[in-house]
Amino acid sequence: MEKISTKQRIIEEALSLFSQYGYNGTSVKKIAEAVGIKDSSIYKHFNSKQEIFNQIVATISQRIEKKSLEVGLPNVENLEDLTNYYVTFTKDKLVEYTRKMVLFYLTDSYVVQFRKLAIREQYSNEVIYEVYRKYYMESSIEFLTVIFKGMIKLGGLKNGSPEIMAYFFYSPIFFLLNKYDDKENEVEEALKLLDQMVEEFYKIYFLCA
Amino acid sequence: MEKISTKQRIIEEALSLFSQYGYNGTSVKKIAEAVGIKDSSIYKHFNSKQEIFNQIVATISQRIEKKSLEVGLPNVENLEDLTNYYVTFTKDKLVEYTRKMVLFYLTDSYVVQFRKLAIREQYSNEVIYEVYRKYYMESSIEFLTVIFKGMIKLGGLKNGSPEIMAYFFYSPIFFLLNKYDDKENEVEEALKLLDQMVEEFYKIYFLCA
DNA sequence: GTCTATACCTGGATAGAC
DNA sequence: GTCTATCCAGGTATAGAC
Repeated sequence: MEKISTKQRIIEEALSLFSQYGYNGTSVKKIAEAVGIKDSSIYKHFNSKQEIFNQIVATISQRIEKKSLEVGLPNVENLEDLTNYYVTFTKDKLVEYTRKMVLFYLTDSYVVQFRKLAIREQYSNEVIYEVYRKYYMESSIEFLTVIFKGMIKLGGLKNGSPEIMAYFFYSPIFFLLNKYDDKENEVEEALKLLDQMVEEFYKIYFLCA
Repeated sequence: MEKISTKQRIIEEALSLFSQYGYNGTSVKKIAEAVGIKDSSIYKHFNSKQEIFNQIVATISQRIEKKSLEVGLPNVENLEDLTNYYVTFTKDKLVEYTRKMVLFYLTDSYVVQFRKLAIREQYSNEVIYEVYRKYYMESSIEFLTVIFKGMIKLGGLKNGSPEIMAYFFYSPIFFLLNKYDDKENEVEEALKLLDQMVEEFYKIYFLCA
């Protein structure tokens, strides 16, 4: 149906504009213009500008998680069931996992835009503050901590604090995400640096070759 | 003189509001209200709202660098003259340097507010985009790379890429800065984590005890 | 479900009295 | 250098024709 399509297009254009100019820097007129309709028509699909924003925030989590699964990343919700993950977490797996994750976060336009929007509005919107921190800080650290804990138990990793290891592994990724999020033509450079850092992490913490 | 004081107060209140609600989310009326004058009076001190913003950006760099020197951090401008730094960079020095730096970045209200403003507006303002990247990404990596390069030469550090080491050292700091920037009562927790990570870095890369 | 027209408000900025 | 008054542009949102 065309109805759903228009509503969807409004969300997409709004996300694009919000991420670039912020919520307050984007007028309903501009969103309508980008969609190709008049601003008053927007209100047949949404009751207010705020509702567009809320819809974006509410649905994007699902999109990220769905896409994450497609790409092959684990579901962050049930961290208990990760046995088959850390059993097979060799160096190659680690490199592959990191590359997939960073490529996804750095090149999927939806995710990139949402991240910018989240970074922008985190201090003036509680919901987006929580979502941003969950997806880009807490969940990755939690996931890696579980992985590393399991690998230590199985003897694949050196002894030590799995949490600290998680910080050492994820922080450079987070840093590169922030550094290269607006430099699409330098993604290759970011990935190269990343490979070096994963290699270094491997040399430091992995026990077998 | 009272004149300077009012202008200064406008800048302070504007920075506070900008960092919380963003440039577009802050009206001249609200700034004036916070200062305790009428909005029209603002224009006796500044020609436009944009000029207030520009003044903040233009002067804050000096403030950060001045404060940095007070705290004992090195001047980032002349990285060549760092001999006396890396000669004396023992473990304690490293811990002390890190703590000072993070405490400064995490508790100095000016710096905290400016960082939030910079994060917020980086995608819609070129100048602040450059400033933010310089102060929170590039300069730290450059500084640490020089330090570590010198320490390797002097035999205090393991052989390896000083740049990768710099990333491993600074990325967790950057991560914690982002994670705890809105949680003033959890700064202690952040510092504890930090000490652990510096300790870990020391164990990995330092050669002597 | 899109349009035109319009109501209403807020925001940035100026003029001029004190 | 602060105030009141005012202007104008642009923003959100609604009403009603098609």
